[in-house]
Amino acid sequence: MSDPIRSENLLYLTDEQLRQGIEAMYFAYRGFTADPDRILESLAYGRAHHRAIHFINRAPGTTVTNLLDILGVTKQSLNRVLRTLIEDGLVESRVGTSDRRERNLYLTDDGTALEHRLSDSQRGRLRAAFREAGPEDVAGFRRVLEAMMEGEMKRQYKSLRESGK
Amino acid sequence: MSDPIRSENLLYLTDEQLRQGIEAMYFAYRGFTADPDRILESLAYGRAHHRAIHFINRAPGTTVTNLLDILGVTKQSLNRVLRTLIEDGLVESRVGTSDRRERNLYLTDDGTALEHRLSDSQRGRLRAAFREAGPEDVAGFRRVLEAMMEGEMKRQYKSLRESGK
DNA sequence: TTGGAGTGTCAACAAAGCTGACGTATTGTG
DNA sequence: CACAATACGTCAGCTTTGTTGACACTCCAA
Repeated sequence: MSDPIRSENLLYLTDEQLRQGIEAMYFAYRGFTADPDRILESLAYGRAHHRAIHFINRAPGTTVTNLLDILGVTKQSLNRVLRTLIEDGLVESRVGTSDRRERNLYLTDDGTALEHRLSDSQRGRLRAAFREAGPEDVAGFRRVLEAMMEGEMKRQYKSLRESGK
Repeated sequence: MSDPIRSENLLYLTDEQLRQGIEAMYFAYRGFTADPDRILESLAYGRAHHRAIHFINRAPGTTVTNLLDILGVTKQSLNRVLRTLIEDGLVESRVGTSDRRERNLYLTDDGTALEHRLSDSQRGRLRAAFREAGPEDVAGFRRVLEAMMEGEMKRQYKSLRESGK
């Protein structure tokens, strides 16, 4: 009270504000995944398939190990998902040219088509939210999310962002 | 180009910007859950237990049905989690006073203690992120997240926010 | 050339979601 | 009062997606 500037600056850091932030993340993440989930469900796929497809599309030719680093799961878990995608003809796995231990992963035409369906639905919701909020809010949204990531994840995120032209 | 105002306003809505928003949500949510997950793992609990504890603490005396609405899972799934929490003495289930078919749920002292451990760790990360970003960014973050929620979830969120004093 | 490190696969198991069916206690209504 | 509806719990069984353990293929360097 004796220092209005300081108290004003810290108002957004009260426990109540933080708890509202926690609940906002929880409910928003559910909205964020709802649309793709509906599409995936009709195809007998899950969120894990979506994530694999997203990042293979994002970095075509990526290796299994690289994908493991990004997704943060065990290779056995990823392998099961990858196997069904390969069997279904959505992903192609080519033996590495320089190091034949590696497998380079690519989306087939069918895989690319599904990726578009999924990301269109997710982008649609995000676009509506961004439009409703406006550019200033979107910039703040991005900065807070980036500050929330763990070190290694933040590195991955920035590296992907730069490769994205 | 012929309309600088319009193009400036829409720059943040390009597909590339939206894709970065999608990846930001993905990586940030992992950071968001990382700290509580570490605590829960050491106790043989999972995220489902955390969610139940959070919302029981948030609305003490809530009924099972109300919790089902908020969490959006089936009662069989919630029941499994609730049963272990009651057996372990973290949650108390009292027969309703006005309607004795209902069960009112409360955290015990042990349950409250765990809730504090969990939310302290999560608030710690959020506080750091909020402080790093600043009040303007936090406001934008909150507005974008709210715009991203589905209708029913947004209603739940707002109702909880108002009850939070 | 051979042994260790890196990469990927198979098998089996656990957590936590789901559906369907059913039992019990309680409430409210015709 | 009789009976349908509601709230809650539980059993059985299935799915997705995570885990660990064991193992095979490939590469590279001693």
